[in-house]
Amino acid sequence: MSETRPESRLERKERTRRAILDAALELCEDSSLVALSLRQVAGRVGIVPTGFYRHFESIESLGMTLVDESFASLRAMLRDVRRMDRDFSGSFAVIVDRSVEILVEHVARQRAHFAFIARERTAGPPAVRDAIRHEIDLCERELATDLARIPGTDAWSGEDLRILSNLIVHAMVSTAESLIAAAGRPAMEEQIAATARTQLRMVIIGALQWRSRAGD
Amino acid sequence: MSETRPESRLERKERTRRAILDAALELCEDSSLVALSLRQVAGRVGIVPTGFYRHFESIESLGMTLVDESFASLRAMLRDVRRMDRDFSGSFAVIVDRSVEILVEHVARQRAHFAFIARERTAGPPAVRDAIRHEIDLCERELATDLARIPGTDAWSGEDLRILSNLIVHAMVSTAESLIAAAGRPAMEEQIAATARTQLRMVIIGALQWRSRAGD
DNA sequence: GTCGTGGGTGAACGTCCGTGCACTCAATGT
DNA sequence: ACATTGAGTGCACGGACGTTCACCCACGAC
Repeated sequence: MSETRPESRLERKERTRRAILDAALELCEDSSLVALSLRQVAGRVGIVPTGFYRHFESIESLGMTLVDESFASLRAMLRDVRRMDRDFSGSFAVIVDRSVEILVEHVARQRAHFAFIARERTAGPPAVRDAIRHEIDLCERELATDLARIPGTDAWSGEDLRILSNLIVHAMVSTAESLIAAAGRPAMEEQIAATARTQLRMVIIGALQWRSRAGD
Repeated sequence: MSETRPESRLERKERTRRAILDAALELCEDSSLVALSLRQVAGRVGIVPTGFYRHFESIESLGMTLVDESFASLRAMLRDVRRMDRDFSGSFAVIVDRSVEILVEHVARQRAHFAFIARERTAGPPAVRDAIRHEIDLCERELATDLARIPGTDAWSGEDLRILSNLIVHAMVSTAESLIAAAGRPAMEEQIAATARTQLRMVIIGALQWRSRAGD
């Protein structure tokens, strides 16, 4: 027989809280936070509607928590990319291939979180939208400092770096969206990954040529 | 005094229909179609809720109409770009500058339509999402055939063209989103436009170098 | 001049919504 | 052993929702 530990009060509360967050993430998958009701979430979790208030003061504040959690996933991914970056520090081609591979992996494993970001970025409550926009901004800045560190990029100005990071981040956001839409069909996923690899290479080659021929 | 024409029955109906479409476009601006209620729309227009059904059978079918209208705007823009393209057929730099200028203009003039596409693309009802995705797909294909026509691009394979078009279209979608977020502050708009110009140039330079150094 | 069509009305329905409030009762701190 | 706390309950409310139906009555065809 399974030896069931008594489970403390705090543990119990945390378990319900998690259940609420998971239920919300799942329920708004085919609409949006702004169309999600407290009663739906409570119903899915198996508590009475008013019980919701023991954990969050509104759907919107729940949304803010989901933003935090989703970007925690995303930052974990970026950490992986950066680590690989340091270890291999090989040619651009290798960096690109591994980076895209890591993106595909993480999107597959954290589909719900990435979908949440992609969706609420444009459709969430204003506070949620702003929070996501700000986080993506931070990602761009981090990428810019990473790019500045790799050799052979001395010619880029700070402004060039910002512009390049913006382009790359948005291309990766688009790639993530496509991967989510592909919904696990492996052939389509590989096609999207291949597209992303080529795009990244094109962009990097273009950026490297950029300074040496700024005019036409 | 203003000579008020009697206004025929059909005209009257069309006027109400327009009012409904405009009201819906405006009302869902800070949420999404999926959070828009028939009663809100009717209230804003100044008709009774049931009157809505004389014009649309549901909010979703209204949404499909808005998709059509929004892409009519967008196609008008693409026509402008293409026309300029033929007339000038100058250097890439000129084409890029004019293209971005046209984008900025159209987003400013049709803010609501572009915002609608950007938002409902990821957050709308499934049917609306699919319709938008399909239309953007068509835009990519059109851009690919346009790119194939300009001289100096013979080295690109069909696949390269598809990948490049995808990259450019998504970069322009991101630019449009930023322009919308800038909400009419001219300094910020100019900054975004400058970023978009540089990104387009980088991408094109990269793509032109692409075939001649396919490896690392 | 008569009459049918159809855009718009107004009341009513059942359902879901967020929220307030008084309650229970097991885990906890003393 | 006892008192406290707080996660979860149950009920009730007022309001917004989509949709139904029977009803107007001006326009336009005849």
